[in-house]
Amino acid sequence: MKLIDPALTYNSSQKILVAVDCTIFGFDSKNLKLLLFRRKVEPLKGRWSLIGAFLQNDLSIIDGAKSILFESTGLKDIYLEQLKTYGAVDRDPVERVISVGYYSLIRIDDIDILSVEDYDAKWFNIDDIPELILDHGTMVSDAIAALRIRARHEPIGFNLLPDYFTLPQLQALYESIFQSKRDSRNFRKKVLSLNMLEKTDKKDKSQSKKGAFLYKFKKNAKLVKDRRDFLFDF
Amino acid sequence: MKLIDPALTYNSSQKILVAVDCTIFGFDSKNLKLLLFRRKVEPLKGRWSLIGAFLQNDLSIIDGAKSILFESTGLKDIYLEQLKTYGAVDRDPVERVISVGYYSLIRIDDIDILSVEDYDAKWFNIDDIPELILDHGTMVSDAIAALRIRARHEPIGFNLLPDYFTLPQLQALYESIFQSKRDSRNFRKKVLSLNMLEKTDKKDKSQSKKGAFLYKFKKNAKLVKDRRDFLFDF
DNA sequence: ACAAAAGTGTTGAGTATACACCCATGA
DNA sequence: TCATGGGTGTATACTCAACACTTTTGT
Repeated sequence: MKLIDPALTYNSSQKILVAVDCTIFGFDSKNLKLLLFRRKVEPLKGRWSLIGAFLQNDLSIIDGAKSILFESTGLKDIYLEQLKTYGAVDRDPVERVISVGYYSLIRIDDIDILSVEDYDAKWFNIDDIPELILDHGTMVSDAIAALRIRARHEPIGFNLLPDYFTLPQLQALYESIFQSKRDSRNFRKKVLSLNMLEKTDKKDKSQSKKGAFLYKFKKNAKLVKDRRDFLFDF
Repeated sequence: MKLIDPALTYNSSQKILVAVDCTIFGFDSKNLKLLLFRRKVEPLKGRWSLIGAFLQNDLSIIDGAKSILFESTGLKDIYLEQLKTYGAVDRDPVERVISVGYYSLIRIDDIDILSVEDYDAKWFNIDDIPELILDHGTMVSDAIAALRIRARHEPIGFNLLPDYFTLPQLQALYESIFQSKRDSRNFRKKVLSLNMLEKTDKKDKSQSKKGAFLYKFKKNAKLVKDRRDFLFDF
């Protein structure tokens, strides 16, 4: 059967259930984490899954994603990126559903604990994710891969940190995003050379007796984006 | 209204029309081009648009995209990437339609001209795109941006070239993808250092009297992907 | 012989990496 | 005073960017 066929127009085409599923990243000063939820409906009720919902006709997809995040965490205006749309015919055992995947970065301590507990949710380390329903495991792997790529090109890491943070915290964040160690001298040199951070005169003493200076992210930092220094950048 | 609500499950949720739209890139040895089609159905019949169709219930999204490409160009097994899903409530004037965008790279000379002419299609330079229906103009800008990013990380340019090509051709391709000139000495040095190309002893004399050596892409070329040399690569 | 495109090396600057010790503080 | 994490500098290797002339050959 031909798909491109003037006869197959609006009212002769099939409609499909559309879901929006959201991978929520957080950072607890040690590890990159994922917020997972126990599924509330049959089938597979009680199993771990991403948070999601069916998209209603009067909401744009992005607004659907924002609502889901707000309803599950109590947060607004958080970092949100569309990831990919998943459309295998049999990805849902009940009926055909396509799902638009998003990922978001939140500051763990901002989160509204009560609303999270309502939803029977839990933070998991990204290297210790339980089995997830449907293709949510794939979505999570894709989200982690997308986060890594984007974190190398844009300073999105700051969306995972509190307003004031220390350089050792920032380093731990990048180490846990990329799952590999950095040299602290080189790390500090590079980060500071980007002129995105503002040093304060306050210290955070929760991690050491000496204390580490707190920094904040300069919102209007202009980023040097015109470098062409990558692998296939002929 | 709450989206996340156990009462809002499969049979109580609204279904939505889902379209798949495809941005088709080609390269004619001089310029990066886009294949656009005259819309066959009302409303906006006859206006330029991407090629697309409504997704049927028994096809995965990617298979829908492949079918559309096959029906419009006669080509199978071509490079195809999911771009983004477009979901504004009023993006289609007739009724709610969400559209999954794809982009594909084809070898212009492979294309089945007859099937293209059936569809009333035309190649446009990417710096000279006409006004497109709906949000297809946005899709095209997004596709060009995505192509540029991906072309810097993976050797996808070869999907736009014939099996045998010259280095000046390859350089022209990258120049037209990025819309900026390269130094031929630096370009050749860098390309050849990647060990992805196999030189043949044949020459292409269509562009000059001297002729340029033909190369082919090594399919099993292992790419050095472990460099960490980018802007936010802390 | 000449026009037109193909092909070729070197140098300087900037950036990444490797590496080890002193500092400040609370217990 | 000592254990713990915070903070600092230098030398080497590498990669990018800038730059101009010679070669080939058909007409």
